[in-house]
Amino acid sequence: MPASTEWVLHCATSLAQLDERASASTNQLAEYFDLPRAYLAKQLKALVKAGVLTATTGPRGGFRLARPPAEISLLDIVEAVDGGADPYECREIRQQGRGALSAEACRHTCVLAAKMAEAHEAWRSSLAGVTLAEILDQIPDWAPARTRSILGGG
Amino acid sequence: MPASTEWVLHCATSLAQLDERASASTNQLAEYFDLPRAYLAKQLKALVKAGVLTATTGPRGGFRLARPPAEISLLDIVEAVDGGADPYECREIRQQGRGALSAEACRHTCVLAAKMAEAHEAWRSSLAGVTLAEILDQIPDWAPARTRSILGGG
DNA sequence: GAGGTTCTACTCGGATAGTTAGTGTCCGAGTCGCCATGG
DNA sequence: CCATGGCGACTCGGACACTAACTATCCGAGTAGAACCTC
Repeated sequence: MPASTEWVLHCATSLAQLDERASASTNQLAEYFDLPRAYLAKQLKALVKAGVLTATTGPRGGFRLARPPAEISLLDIVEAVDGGADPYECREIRQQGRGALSAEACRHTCVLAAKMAEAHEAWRSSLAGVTLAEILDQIPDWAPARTRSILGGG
Repeated sequence: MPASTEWVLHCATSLAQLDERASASTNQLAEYFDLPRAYLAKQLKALVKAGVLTATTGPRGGFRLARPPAEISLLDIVEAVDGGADPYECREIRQQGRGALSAEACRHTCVLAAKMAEAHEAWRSSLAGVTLAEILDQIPDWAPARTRSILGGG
């Protein structure tokens, strides 16, 4: 799993701590976490494309959440940058080589692939059950004010 | 996730269909699924190191299950080749940059990392609940005999 | 024909190149805010 | 003092190099079995 996943999770959490109308730019977020500016922008763009963030251009512009924190799950964020595809890709090797099965025998999906898909679904379900609002509930009370102060203040 | 994960899952399933004392070599398995021989051997070696398979050398040698199929879960196989580490690695970016938190504030683990770890644990739990014996129950009745025939017969 | 020995062929194991995805970087197009200017 | 036009700086967005992991491959050490020779 890419390291950028952690970046966007923290960035989204930080954006969730801002005021309703406020936004943070790539530069602000990159300096806040000491991350490569341009590459971070690439990831944030993916979040915009996925509908998790909205981007405003020009001075005082930047990114903000597209929906209330209660309506954004960790799964939305992770899959926005990771693609949302099951990491286990069934390449149907059961149809290759000396032991190749007939097309008839492969009408139902591979049992192993099904079990792997179930596990992936369990993972997705776990992340889908956690929203940014719940994350905000679990951070210290003084954190939001501090985040706003440091992100906003040059 | 590496493509070799699918290889070892299918190989382990095939080995589970053999007789108690029988074994299959890298060559046999590679030809059975039309896979690169040497690279497959690398993965099988990892399974041996993890204690899932046992290897016997010399003619008529090869690999066999180290335990009964009922005692080998898909998780055992996957983690043997994948390393078993959580794909999400918390690099503690909250302690970097302008917004770096004090060491005091980071005494408890990052909430985001905890949630990601929970999801990973859900994934592991799902795979740990599926054994090779259950997989064998779900494949057609004629499959084991066919596998033995093709794997054994040159 | 039986036993011992040699020999071969087959097995796994570690060290070595090639390829793709992830990582990092740069520059360009567009837009909002600020400042100077004129009324 | 207020409205307006221009300017500048900051923003996001896409196109171009670099690194690490996965993929693929080769060759060597060791061993079980078979064949052969001897008795």
